Amino acid sequence: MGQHSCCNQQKVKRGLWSPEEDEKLIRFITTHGYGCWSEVPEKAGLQRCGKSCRLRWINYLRPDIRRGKFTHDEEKLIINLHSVVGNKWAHIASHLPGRTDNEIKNYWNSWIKKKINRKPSSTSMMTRLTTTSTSIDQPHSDHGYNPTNLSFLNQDLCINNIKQPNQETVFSSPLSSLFMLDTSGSVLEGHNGDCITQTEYFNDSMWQMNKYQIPELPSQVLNFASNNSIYSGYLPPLMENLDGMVQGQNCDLNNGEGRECLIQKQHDFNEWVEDQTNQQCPSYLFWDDEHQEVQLGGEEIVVHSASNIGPTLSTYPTSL
DNA sequence: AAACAAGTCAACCGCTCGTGA
DNA sequence: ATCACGAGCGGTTGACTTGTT
Repeated sequence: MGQHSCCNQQKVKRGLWSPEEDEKLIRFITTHGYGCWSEVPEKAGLQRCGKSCRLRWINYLRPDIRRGKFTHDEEKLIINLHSVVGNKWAHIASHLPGRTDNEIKNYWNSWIKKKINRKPSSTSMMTRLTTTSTSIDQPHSDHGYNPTNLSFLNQDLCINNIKQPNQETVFSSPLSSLFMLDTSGSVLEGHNGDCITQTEYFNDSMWQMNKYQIPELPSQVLNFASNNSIYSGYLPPLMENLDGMVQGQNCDLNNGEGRECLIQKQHDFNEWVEDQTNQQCPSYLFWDDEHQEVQLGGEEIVVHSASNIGPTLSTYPTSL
């Protein structure tokens, strides 16, 4: 399975493309178009399989390919899109004209590798909850954002300037299940001017709303958070599912007022996302769903629990 | 200058999905 | 309904480049 008939041929060449091969492919595609890729190699006089030709064209030879470093805006867009769709590179690429899924994927992977390799700091620990069983590269959900099966959404919030433009709006959303814990207590003390403090975050109304989506959040996790001066932040809801999210809450999308409410939320969230994605966040905390334990910067913190923390959520990169 | 490590990126592999017979 | 096939996607590999010691 997976192996195309055209790729079974003994004579097909593999490896890097020579300039001559590129030229042949470009000449053929520009004059004939590609139609059926499996027929391209033969017609173009190439000893490659159609799949290889397709890949070469799409990822490298296409005239509208944009090469070079990603711009700041592109990076931000990738981050935001990835937070929404996960590793759907083709989907992300479709929002970045001239960029290929392969390029974005490579970029992301090398970027993430850096993050993973970065040693956690003892004085400044950001927290990320996720299931290690599915790794940080998993999308938030296989089925999109369904508030009922989301429990945690990992996102690194920066220690400095954790400024939430509109807490009321934010926490009134069912997607307030998007949730994280932050262990940066010691740092916070010095920088909490703009931050939500632990107390503020865990006040009743906010916490009730989180509970709405995280009914089984293990108390051990909360205790851990409390004992370690953890406060939590949260990730803004996802724009593309906002309709579903706000409907039935305090926005009725069937009327103009509800629509206005939605637009306002989107505006707030967009601002917030933009703000957060500009920040630097140093390390992560992992929730290991399989072993039911929290891992902080590689250090295991046992949380005895039979929680029902839901499916994995994805990464939210920390800095640009 | 040489050796090694780390990073980058093109290409391949294996899989799923859509479509048509 | 089933099968075969091609297209497309995401994960992974490995060659090459760059940085560091």
